Amino acid sequence: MIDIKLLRTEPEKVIAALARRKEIVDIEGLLKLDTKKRELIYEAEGKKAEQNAVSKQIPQLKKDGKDTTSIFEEMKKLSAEIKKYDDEVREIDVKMNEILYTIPNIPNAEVPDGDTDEDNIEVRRFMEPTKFDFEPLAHWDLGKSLGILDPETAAKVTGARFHIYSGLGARLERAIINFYLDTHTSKGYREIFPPFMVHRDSMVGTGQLPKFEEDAFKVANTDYFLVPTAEVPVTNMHRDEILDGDKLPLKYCAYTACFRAEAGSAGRDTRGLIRQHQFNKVELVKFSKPENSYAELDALIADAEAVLQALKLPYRVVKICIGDLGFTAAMKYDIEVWMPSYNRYVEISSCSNFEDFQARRANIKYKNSPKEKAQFVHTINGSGVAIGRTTAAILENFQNEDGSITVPDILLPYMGGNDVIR
RNA sequence: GGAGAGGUGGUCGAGUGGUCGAAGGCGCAGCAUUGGAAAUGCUGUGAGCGUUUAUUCGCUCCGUGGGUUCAAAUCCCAUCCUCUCCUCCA
Repeated sequence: MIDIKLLRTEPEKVIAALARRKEIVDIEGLLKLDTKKRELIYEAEGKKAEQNAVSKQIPQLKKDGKDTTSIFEEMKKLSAEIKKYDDEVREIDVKMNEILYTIPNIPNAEVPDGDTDEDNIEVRRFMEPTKFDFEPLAHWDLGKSLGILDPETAAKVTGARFHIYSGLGARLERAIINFYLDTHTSKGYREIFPPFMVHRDSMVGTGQLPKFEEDAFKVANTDYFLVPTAEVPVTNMHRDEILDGDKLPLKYCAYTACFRAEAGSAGRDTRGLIRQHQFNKVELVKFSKPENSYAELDALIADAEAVLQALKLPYRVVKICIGDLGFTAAMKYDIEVWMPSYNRYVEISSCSNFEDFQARRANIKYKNSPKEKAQFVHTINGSGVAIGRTTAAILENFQNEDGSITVPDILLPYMGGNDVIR
């Protein structure tokens, strides 16, 4: 949610920022509604003040045995007028929110220009793309021949874009989850195991709704949605709260399965683990003071990178350009892992600073001392990192000529003595 | 799923139609007291919006949403959540 005050005072700034996103919003119409609303509130408040003043005198008048009939008659009229004003204000509020909730975040000025993901800027690399002295296989072929990935049976049980992991495949997925959680908790992230369903307010709070309802799975006969990311339940833990400034930054990590309808992605990445309706992810979430949020973003990216470094997976970090920047982000970096089957880097983590965009929607504030005025926190989050894509990357980057997979050293304690999957 | 009780400020808790944003306790902050501290005393202590900037005045908020009334924390309806008992169950 953008700041309506910023819209009032510097509309041209907002328009220019949104223009970078190629978003055209009827700011003028919005401001007209805002002006009208404020006029109505001003009128209503005057009448309410009158109503309150008269009401205050009534007990005394009654005590004195005065006749209040004529006063009540007038007050009845006043009451009806107030109601009319309140109704109008409510109507305008609904209209304004319809617009406000669909306006994307103001991008940070540092976000580079560009139209698509091809215009993202590479910031750094870890290792070089894996070289093979044989023809490497894709993870879906490896998974099939090893008997550890089984999309066909998943399709039989559920449908397309689901996977069954079997045997050491399931074990590997679980090992990665545990390794990630252990690593992040050792760095001060508090581990959270949240619900995998959330209600509508939470989805609105973090920005998935109302604009992207077709991307979410709604649970029939309820108002619940399957979580598209742990960001939603974890960020909303503090909805409508004023946090203690001394306790910031709050750092959380959480494993959840993630559910995405993948609307508009039909036919893309149909093979393997890359684009599924359900996938596992460990998410990192921070609540920070505004002045520290970009340092916290950098630190969060470093924490996400650390697990890939420990696994010895080649990756690069890219700074996301304006055309590829998500709806809610002010600034975003992706971590992309080397995927031999794609012969390119593939996103495995997305790390964003939302500044106060989510905090405004979810009403999350902080103050340093009791006397201070509460102000919005900044929220930062990123995958730390996606599990399914990690599994895919391990299968592909650590494959041997005979089709076996060498398990990365760091995962051995989690693999029950299996150092090779064959 | 059935029966009942309840949701009030950071917290506990009073308040069943009017002068209630709301007693009191705890907590917290400031001041006094002290060599320092404890204890004690005094004062203060929610959020948002508008206005003013003299820390002014006004409005809204007692789970949420509607209603009744001149007037609602208080009455009515719906809804969510919590607790107790029963039923069912991993």
